[in-house]
Amino acid sequence: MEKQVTIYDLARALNLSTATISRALDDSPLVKPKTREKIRAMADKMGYRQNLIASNLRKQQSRTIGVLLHEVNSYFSTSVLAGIEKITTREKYDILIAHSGEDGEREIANTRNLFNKRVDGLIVSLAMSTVATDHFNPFFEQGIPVVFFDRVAKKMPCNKIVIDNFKAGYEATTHLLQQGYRRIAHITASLQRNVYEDRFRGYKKALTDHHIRFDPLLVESCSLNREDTLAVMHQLLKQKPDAFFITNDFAAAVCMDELQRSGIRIPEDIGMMGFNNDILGSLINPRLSTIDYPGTRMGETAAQMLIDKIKTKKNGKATAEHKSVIISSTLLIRESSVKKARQRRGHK
Amino acid sequence: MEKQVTIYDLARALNLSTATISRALDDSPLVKPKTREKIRAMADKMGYRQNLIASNLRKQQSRTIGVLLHEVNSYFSTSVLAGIEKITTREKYDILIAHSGEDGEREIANTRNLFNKRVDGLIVSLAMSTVATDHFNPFFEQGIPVVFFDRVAKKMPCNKIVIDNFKAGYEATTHLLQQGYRRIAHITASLQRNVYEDRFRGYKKALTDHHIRFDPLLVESCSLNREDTLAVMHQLLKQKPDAFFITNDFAAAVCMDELQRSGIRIPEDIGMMGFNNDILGSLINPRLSTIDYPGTRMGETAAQMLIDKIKTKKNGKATAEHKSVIISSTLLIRESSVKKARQRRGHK
DNA sequence: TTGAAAGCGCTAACAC
DNA sequence: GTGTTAGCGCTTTCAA
Repeated sequence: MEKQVTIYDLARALNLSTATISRALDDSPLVKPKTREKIRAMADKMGYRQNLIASNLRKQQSRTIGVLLHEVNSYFSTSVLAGIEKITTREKYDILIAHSGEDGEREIANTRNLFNKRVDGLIVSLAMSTVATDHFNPFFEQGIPVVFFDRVAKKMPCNKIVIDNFKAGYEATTHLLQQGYRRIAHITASLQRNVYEDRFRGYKKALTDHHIRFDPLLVESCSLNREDTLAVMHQLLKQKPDAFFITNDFAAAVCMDELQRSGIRIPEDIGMMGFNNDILGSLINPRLSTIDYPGTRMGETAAQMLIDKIKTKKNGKATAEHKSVIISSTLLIRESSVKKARQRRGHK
Repeated sequence: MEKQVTIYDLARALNLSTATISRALDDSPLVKPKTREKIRAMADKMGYRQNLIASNLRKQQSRTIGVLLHEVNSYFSTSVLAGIEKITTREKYDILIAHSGEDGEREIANTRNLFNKRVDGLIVSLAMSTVATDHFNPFFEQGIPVVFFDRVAKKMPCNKIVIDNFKAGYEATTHLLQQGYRRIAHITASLQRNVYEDRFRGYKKALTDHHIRFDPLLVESCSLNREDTLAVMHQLLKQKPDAFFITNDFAAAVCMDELQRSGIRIPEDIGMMGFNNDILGSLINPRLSTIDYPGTRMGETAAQMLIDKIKTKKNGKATAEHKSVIISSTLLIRESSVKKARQRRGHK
């Protein structure tokens, strides 16, 4: 391992001070253009690379943002990441991604770790099994900006980016009702999480608004993985539902597949409605109706909001305000929920 | 923003030296258990958190591994990441993920950035459009370990983790031939990349081994996104193929959907074979035959190999050896390529 | 078993 | 425009 070239080496080689070198490499207007050129040239020649660790120590910053996700293996998660990355790249921040695998304990460990890493800010979507939120206190106490997105803690006073899950759940259910479905089963996940609870409330409200009695037997909650989803689906089938509103496209696709393989026609016998607009839904037959969930925009908004907070904090202005941004989602009606005549593939 | 508690604060509070504090917090056997306890207690009480930036500067390491991916939005990528993460978490390394969006230019920029961040090692899968590989030279010159996986640079002398793409391509094609398909079209991507080239060679070899003349008109290469894939599929259709071997499951699903919607039956009229074993393939009808690609194991192996190299390097032993590991992949025969009687869903 | 002190590479306040 | 210098918070050698 060769020795790294430092600004001291450059200073010595050029008979200048490290201060000038540092300024030049930072494009400071304080240094004469000619000097700067000389320094740049020498830096190139000697193979100099800035040591960001030293720089960060000195500047008391990491120029790194922590991203705490519940999972990374969904289309939604990667969309959000893409959005975050777009902004952070532009603003020259790095991101440290930690995911909890839906486990509250791991979320706590990850939070601690990111804190120790001195991230300049944190973007979070809560794990399924998270209960308390004390593990974020160190951030609040140190005034390190935190932005929650999607799965947020309801009563926590801080910045949030969400969609209107209540409205989306309401619209999805209403659409199914308008298509003539009457016994709409709902597969959801932990009602501790705002997203699922709000959608569930939307579902109930839509039912009552259409004078349909809410039947608790038509609702099951599970982890949303393949196995669990199929188990609760079979459970719900005993209640003879004529439609499913499933809070996640992957789970909906799993159900559709299973139902179709047992001879049930979709949407004729059973209507199907997902949530999230995973690409998956556009590749199955019939195409899955869903709620379009703007992951990339959420990520962009969260990152921009966080970086703005970091910047204003640097300027000494403590911003105690806690903005909540609601990103608009839209009902995407495709084939799985529309009863009227439709061209089935393979039967031209 | 409150002031951070440092080891100086602890030293003052306990009338000890910073050296002792540092040792105690590092669980050094040099410090008396009693002293250690006292220090731990005080650290907790005062809310001390280690400043890893300072620690890293001093230790001349970052305890961070850079991961350079071509894309993150596939099941394969997230599997690899999961594998890498499993190992790095255990070994207490952080990972900095950068992706190039298949763009060679961005790959170069990301490589530079990770180098400046002083990552202790690098795990790489090349972008589609990468040509030269000079941008990795700084790592080689500094003796910073680099491990390539999946999309590797053939002639580059360094550690690699791959599957036997030639064999997989051969087996996939042979299977289609055994099912009676004769005009097998192949949709591939940049043949600059070993993975696609090797699969293509396997495809050709299988054909000639079965006394079928290789027809260049049956092969098209594209970016594998939806649009491009459909375009080349329609192009190939003019050659009246009776099967498709497509180098990626997503692209295969897109084609299947399009073909089926135009009334073509799969596998009866056209057989279909993908590559990668994306979950997607198990949720479409018919289920997609494919090559099972062990992403998680690849990630684990790459991470472990890299960390081993980092460790041996620390011990001063420069390891010039360049291991190549081949992870085994398996042919996964499902419905899309099997002509014999099969229960179509919806027709019990 | 503990302490003193040097220094990792950089930045920025202050001086010239 | 440029230089001097004092740290950022930690680890580690050497001495006690």
